[in-house]
Amino acid sequence: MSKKILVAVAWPYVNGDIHLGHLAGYLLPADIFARYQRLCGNDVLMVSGSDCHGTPITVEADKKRLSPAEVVEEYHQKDLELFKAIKLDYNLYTKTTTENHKRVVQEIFLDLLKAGYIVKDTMQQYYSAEDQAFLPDRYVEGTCPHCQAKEQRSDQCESCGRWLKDGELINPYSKLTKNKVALKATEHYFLDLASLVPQLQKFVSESKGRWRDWVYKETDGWLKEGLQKRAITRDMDWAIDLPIDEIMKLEPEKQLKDFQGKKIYVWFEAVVGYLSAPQEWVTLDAAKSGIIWKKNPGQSDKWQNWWLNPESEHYYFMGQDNLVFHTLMWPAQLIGSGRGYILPHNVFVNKFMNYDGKKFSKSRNWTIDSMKMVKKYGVDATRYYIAANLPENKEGNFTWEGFVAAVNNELVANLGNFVNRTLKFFEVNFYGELIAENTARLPEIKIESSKAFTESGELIEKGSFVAALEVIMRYAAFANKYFNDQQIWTVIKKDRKQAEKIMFDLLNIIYDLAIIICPFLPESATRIATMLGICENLEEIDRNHWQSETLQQFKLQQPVEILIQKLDAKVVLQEKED
RNA sequence: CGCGGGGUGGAGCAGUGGCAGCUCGUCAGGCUCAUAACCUGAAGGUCAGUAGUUCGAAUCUACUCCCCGCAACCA
Repeated sequence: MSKKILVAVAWPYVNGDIHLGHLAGYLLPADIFARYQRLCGNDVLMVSGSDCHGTPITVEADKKRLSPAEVVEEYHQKDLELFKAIKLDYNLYTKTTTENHKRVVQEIFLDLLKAGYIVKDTMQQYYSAEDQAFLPDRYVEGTCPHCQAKEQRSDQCESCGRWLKDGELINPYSKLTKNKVALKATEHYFLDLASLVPQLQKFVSESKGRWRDWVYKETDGWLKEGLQKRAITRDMDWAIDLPIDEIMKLEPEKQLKDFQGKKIYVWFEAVVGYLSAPQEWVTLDAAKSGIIWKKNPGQSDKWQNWWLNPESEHYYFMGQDNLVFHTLMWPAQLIGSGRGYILPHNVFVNKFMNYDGKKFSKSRNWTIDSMKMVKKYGVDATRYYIAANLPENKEGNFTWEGFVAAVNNELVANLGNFVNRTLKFFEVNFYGELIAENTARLPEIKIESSKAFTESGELIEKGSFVAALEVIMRYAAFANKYFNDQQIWTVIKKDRKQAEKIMFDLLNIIYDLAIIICPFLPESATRIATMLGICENLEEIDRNHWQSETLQQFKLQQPVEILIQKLDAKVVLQEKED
């Protein structure tokens, strides 16, 4: 039965490079999950894109003396290249600056406004008369009223540690232009989360047991604390317009007094991408260049099959900073729209991945260039180490020592070596060709193989990717043991028939492995398939079940080559110097 | 007392009431088909601390100590 699965990957913010933390947090897990679901035969739609609006973009643009659109384009292109290099298999990777996205955002805004879930309120914001602009708190500095320290942020004094209330800061000024700022009343739209609490409570309690326990608890904690209304408009330029014409057709109490400079707040709008991207996807075709676009064979071309189909399941992937936006805010938006959109089935939130014990930080130059890493050490080596250390329940830690050890001692020594020793033996002693007479696999191997598929599949479905990878590696270890115990190198000298039987099982284990590692290590999977002539590109293989298949004949298509290169510790540890 | 997470052999983790497990590393032995890879065996933990509940606690309760995330327009 083919299920419609939406793999909704958080939209990376394009004011900086994507680093390993992003990959570990949500990008790689989403890809593993999507690849797995496709191999199961499900109709998977994996979408995401660049999150392009908001103050941090304009700040970065000012810094680089570029327009916001240019900054967005620069990082968007870089991200696309990285995703291709590390083999993230999106159906669509777009941007929040498209007309389509704007249309869908405005549509859901109007739905919520009409339904009464969007309300108006007035708040105090720092305003610079000279710049004619409102400023976010973090761009306002001044003197602390408690300890008189200068150059303190308007929200907290780092000198005495005290929190400051609006208006307490003495002589506030703009950090950007140094111009004077003052509090000024400004009217905004707010999402009235409080009035959606009953529906949210129902949604969250139904998700208990399915979501990771800590994700449920954290969300439940927010609900218990009580949800406040949350501003969904800002005074700024680089954002999506309000549908003012449509709003003016509504009753006056739904209209702002002054729409001048009011735009949609980025948090409200970026998540709508999950809904807008599938709508964009169905209108595109393969000829479109400059974006990642892909349609799988036999895939539905109706976005409604994912969004309005009660049988469809939606899986979200994000870092922990995004948790409530996906467990509460976005569901609130979907429920409030009243259109019957499908709510998240599971929300796979990861903690952060540290680098040598410290948070990745662009400003402190504490980061790893993922692109360089992939090019230098290979996609699968990189993917393996990240996947084996995903911060699913607690923070993870990236170290170069760990990278070398994991790749050399686990990936190369176990999986890589098994494939290599088997194929080499096949090449030398069987001239790379085998047609099995007896087509049954050894029962003990069938059991192990089936266990590996079943267990890893169950773990992937509930988001335990680290554990799933462990199951897979244990199957590879079993394979090594089998090779060892059978002593095929001795048997072949006395009993060729028996050696053929052993080789038949060994080769089928390799076929199993190619399939089962594909979600994690797509490049290696394809190389195995190519060497053995199973298919051209294993990533495109048409399967509809996560189980073992038995092939009757094998023929090497090319000389056997090393599957995964061993890393040179000396070279890798050099990275620490940079 | 803001919300939430974590502290388990050298490293990274699993384990929510019943003899403490996994991967890697270490040590010893075996094999030689293989990328000095593979296989077997061993050593190594008073499960942060204290008090309690229980026939029985890493697992439940209370308190203490340490680390971390969110709480601020960093979406």
